[in-house]
Amino acid sequence: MIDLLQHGSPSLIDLISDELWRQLQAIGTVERYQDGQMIHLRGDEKPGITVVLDGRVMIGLQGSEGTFLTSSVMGRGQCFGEFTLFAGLPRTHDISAIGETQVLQIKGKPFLALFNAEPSLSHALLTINVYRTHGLLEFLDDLRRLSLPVHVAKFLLSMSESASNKKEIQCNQEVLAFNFGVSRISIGKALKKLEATGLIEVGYGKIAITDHPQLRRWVEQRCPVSALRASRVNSTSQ
Amino acid sequence: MIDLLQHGSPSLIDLISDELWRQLQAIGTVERYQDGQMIHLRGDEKPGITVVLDGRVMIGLQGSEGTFLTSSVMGRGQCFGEFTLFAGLPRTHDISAIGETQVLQIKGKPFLALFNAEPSLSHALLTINVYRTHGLLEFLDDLRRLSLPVHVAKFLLSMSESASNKKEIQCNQEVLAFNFGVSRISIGKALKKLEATGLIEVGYGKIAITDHPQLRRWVEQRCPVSALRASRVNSTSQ
DNA sequence: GCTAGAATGCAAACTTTTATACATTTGGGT
DNA sequence: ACCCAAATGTATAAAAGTTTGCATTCTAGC
Repeated sequence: MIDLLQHGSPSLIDLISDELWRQLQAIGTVERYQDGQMIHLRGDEKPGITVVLDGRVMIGLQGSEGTFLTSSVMGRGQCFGEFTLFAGLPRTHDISAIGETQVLQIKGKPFLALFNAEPSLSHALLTINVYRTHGLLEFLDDLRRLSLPVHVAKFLLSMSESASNKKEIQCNQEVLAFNFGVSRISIGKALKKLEATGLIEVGYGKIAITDHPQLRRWVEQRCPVSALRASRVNSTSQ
Repeated sequence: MIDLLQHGSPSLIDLISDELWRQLQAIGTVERYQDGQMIHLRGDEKPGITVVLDGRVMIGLQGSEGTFLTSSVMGRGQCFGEFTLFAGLPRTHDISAIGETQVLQIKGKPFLALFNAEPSLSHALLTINVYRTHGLLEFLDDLRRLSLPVHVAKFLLSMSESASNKKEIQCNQEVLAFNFGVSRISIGKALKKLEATGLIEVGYGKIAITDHPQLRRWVEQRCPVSALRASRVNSTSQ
């Protein structure tokens, strides 16, 4: 799934110990949602952290014309809501369930209590957020520096790393287009250009990377910055 | 000063107690740099946090053609380097001094020790980083949704809030252009358009907002999302 | 296997943005 | 007060991206 916030950033569950994860579950409540049901609305005042247990959630904004515009889709282990706790502001996005979804809802006060007592929790949260900041900054940089085909290629590489199937990325061109802020036609043209190099194959609702290392080299040659940045590594090192 | 990372996000010194700030100073070392001197190089392995004490630092990337492209400029109280600590990766940016500059350099190990002992420090760091993530996400959203004049107007409003002089923003069109990823000519046109409404005045290396509330209303009318998001508030609430 | 709906491909007219080049204006420094 | 480098304004051709409309292809579900 195409994503600006999630891609490259590790999941909360992966970052914390089993014991700490049990403690989090103890202070939270499990909630179930049906496909399309709203979990939070932009403007909600109640602070709290939410962790996706099962299914997926869509994070986005309701445009005034009635169209919903997605910013991110999160799956198991991903968390959100830090902004309500640490900035003390209402929800900035609408959040709804995709398919049958279960989330762990943790209220602000108990979460902060655990946060204050457990440095490993704050360490994990910080890790997630520096990855997000960094990923966004890099995307924005690329947006300014790279031509659309190169930027798309780089994004596909990065997506494929966090995908379940490294060879194939599940996404349609419409979604890709929105993420890059261009029209579907422009994305289509960029993909055609990439396909012409033989390094990817454009399918129906999916894109296959036929030659991963070669595509990486192709992108590196066209990046004004010296090299592609390292991808995620174990982040518990100090 | 135009900025994607800093604008809207609070400073570390403001977020922590005087006592904690003294402790940080105790475990760090003060370093002095002359104008243009490099503080960190992309690729540096040593993890650590840096806090600007005096002067300003420029965060950016050396393009392969020899041009330096700025991502952010930070002043007193701002900190950076979290990525080296919490992602365990080398520096992703080059950092150099603007004018005579003093920074507090804190090595990874002692910083993490204090981080683990002082929840208020992790709270502050998290606050800074959720603001950064949020600011970037919003900027990216606007990039996709708003026309250039509207986006520029919104950015100017947001800049003016964190500026010393609320009426006047010090920045030339070249820098603005790079931040938006467009040419200087496009920014010039967008500014002309805004000037034609009478809400701003374009000067030499500066832009004045003549009617703040009116400009805010003008932007709100052109935002597809219901309203401008709230600006920074005291972030120590839970 | 059919079929409907979703996704993609494509073409032409149009708008926007860019690059380039040059004129003009500004304001700090001497 | 003058000078000059920096910043801004403008014009034009070329490139890139958008819109619209429709044809084509794919695939899940019956």
